[in-house]
Amino acid sequence: MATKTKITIQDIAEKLNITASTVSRALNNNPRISEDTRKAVLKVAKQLNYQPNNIAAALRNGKSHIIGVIVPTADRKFFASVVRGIEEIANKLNYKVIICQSYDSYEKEVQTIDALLNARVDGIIASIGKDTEDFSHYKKVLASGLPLVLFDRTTDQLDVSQVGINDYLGSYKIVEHLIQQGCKRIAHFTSPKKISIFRERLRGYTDALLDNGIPFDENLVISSNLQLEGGRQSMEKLFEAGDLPDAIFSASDYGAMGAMQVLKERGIAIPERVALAGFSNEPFTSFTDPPLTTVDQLSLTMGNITAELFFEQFKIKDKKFVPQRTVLMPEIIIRQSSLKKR
Amino acid sequence: MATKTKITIQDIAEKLNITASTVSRALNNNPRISEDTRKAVLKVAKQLNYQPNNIAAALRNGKSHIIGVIVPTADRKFFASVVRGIEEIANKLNYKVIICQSYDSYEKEVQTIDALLNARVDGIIASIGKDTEDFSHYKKVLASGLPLVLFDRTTDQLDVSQVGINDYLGSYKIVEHLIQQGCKRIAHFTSPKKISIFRERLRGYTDALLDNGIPFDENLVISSNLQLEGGRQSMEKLFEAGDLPDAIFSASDYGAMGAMQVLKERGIAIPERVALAGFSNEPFTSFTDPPLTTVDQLSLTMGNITAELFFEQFKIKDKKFVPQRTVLMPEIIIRQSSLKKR
DNA sequence: ACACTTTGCGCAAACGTTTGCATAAATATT
DNA sequence: AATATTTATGCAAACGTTTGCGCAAAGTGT
Repeated sequence: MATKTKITIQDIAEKLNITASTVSRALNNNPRISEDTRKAVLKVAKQLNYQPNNIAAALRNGKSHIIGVIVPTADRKFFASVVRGIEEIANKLNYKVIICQSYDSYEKEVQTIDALLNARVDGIIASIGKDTEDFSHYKKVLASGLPLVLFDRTTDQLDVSQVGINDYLGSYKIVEHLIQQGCKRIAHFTSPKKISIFRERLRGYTDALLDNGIPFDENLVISSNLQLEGGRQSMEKLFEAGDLPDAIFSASDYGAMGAMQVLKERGIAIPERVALAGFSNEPFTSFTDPPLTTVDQLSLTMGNITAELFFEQFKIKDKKFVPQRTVLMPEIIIRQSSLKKR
Repeated sequence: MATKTKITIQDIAEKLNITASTVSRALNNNPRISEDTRKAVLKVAKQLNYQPNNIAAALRNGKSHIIGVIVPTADRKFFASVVRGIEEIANKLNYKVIICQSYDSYEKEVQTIDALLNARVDGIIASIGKDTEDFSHYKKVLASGLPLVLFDRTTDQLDVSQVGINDYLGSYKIVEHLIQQGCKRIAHFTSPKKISIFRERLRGYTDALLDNGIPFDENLVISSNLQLEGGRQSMEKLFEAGDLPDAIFSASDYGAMGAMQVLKERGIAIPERVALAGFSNEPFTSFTDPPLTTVDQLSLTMGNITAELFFEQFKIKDKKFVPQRTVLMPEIIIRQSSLKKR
């Protein structure tokens, strides 16, 4: 027999001839309640199969114990892992997570923020959409006094805590690795998007070259959408230009994969003739042939840290909180696609 | 100047010298409100930057406009895509989604259900954990009168709507395909887990063989955890047994990948000497060399349909709802790993 | 001009908790 | 024994909406 009508603390109270206040306090372990009544309340609660109504509590307390997480898309491994990292921490602290996807659309991002605000989340964790250039919707969050933490896709225009990885150094280290392998003409696949991560990767590439006495050649920097097809096209362009480079560093694994396909189709040996490296450590990179050298972004860790930063800010509440920026050091994963020397 | 104190419909009402009821009705497009006041209310609402308090509304209405989704893990592409499919539909109908992960733990699954119940979600969509054998927590959901829909990992023990794919036929068709390619001794990698999807795939494999006059040989069925390492070990076992089969159908892509690695290390030609097929259409399968033949599970579609089923049930409300079972027909994706004939 | 319907809005209760204040009983202090 | 303190509980308001009911004003039909 299921309880047809939802049972409340009132029901418990009546059964015990006490008031709802006492029941509430008993359930919340308020010290001003005697052990006896607490026991009794707990017993009846179990017996009636009482389910607390968090909504009522949330209304009363002004806290929903829910935090909103905005990601461009949830079905990319990187974001899925970050979300998982966030959830690990949040659940431990008894918070639930609402995941929203912006699909990299500015419109959707704005709507989502409004929706989360209306849902009265206790704070927001977000990765900014690719096309977002105006940040007033995020400022609205801050204005409501809610904690906001950004990860991965960060910005200088918002004075909030952020955690990202050092794209510059990841890029720098991987190019340096290619140079150590004896590569002299290293091409770079990048994106025309003005998003900072690609600019940083380009900068790392450039600096690594210069620091090692290799001249920068703008003809070796190819722009595309960095998807598989973009990588293929970029590779074709390099062939058309003649004088094949001896290494390619793509700012995305998909781009590198496109290059690998074209190279293999043309019978070019990887890594002997052309070494290859990508960025992101997508799950597929360990399964390609040869396995692809790449940069791991520590997604799970990023999620953990982001959440920790969030809750830290959470605790401090009223006192003026000083936003913190955490920059993770990416790990380069060296696999056979770049190992010219054994 | 951000509005320091949250503004409510009361504030709007005062400013216009009307009551909160009128404001509420105006905002909800109640026809009993004149166009003039509606306009005025909307204007002031915008001007004051009013954010509706969904929690208050949820308390009053008994509807939170949030639905809970439970998946074993959010960072596997398949589940991430299903969730995305669910969200597409849900958001369209103005519902938000809370994603919870059970990590395939029974304990966690039970806790999660309780948490969602307390959060007063309007319904639950779930994929059952691997180890779950008792379903009383799900029955609790039904007892509270909340809609419940299951996907992928389904069960006969609950009388609810479910949507899955026809693992049997996916398996059957892919084995048939291998046979058409001329394979006569086809090995199968499976899991010892008692979870029905693997049983079904094994059944499809067996039936396809028998229907095509190929005797079933239990020595060709190898059990493992179906991860990469499991696939490698299973492959090694086949080598040890001598008399290599001419095809391998793994119930998971990772298992197939493990086999591919070992085969390549031993210089066995794929697909000429041994054809290979997996299951799930993991993202990496198109990037292996050779690309892996596999079965696509239509994850996005599954999410869409699950959500539609959910909301259908939602609408009907009180009338007795008859649970529906939808079985999607998986698509076999034929790639080079199984193409012996050109 | 009368009765009747429609239109537009206000009143007040309700949703289920939590909590400051009050109070009675029990205990401690002098 | 009288007063002060502690302990355990009750009272009632509050959180911000929504909505049934009621009522006056405006509109309709005869």
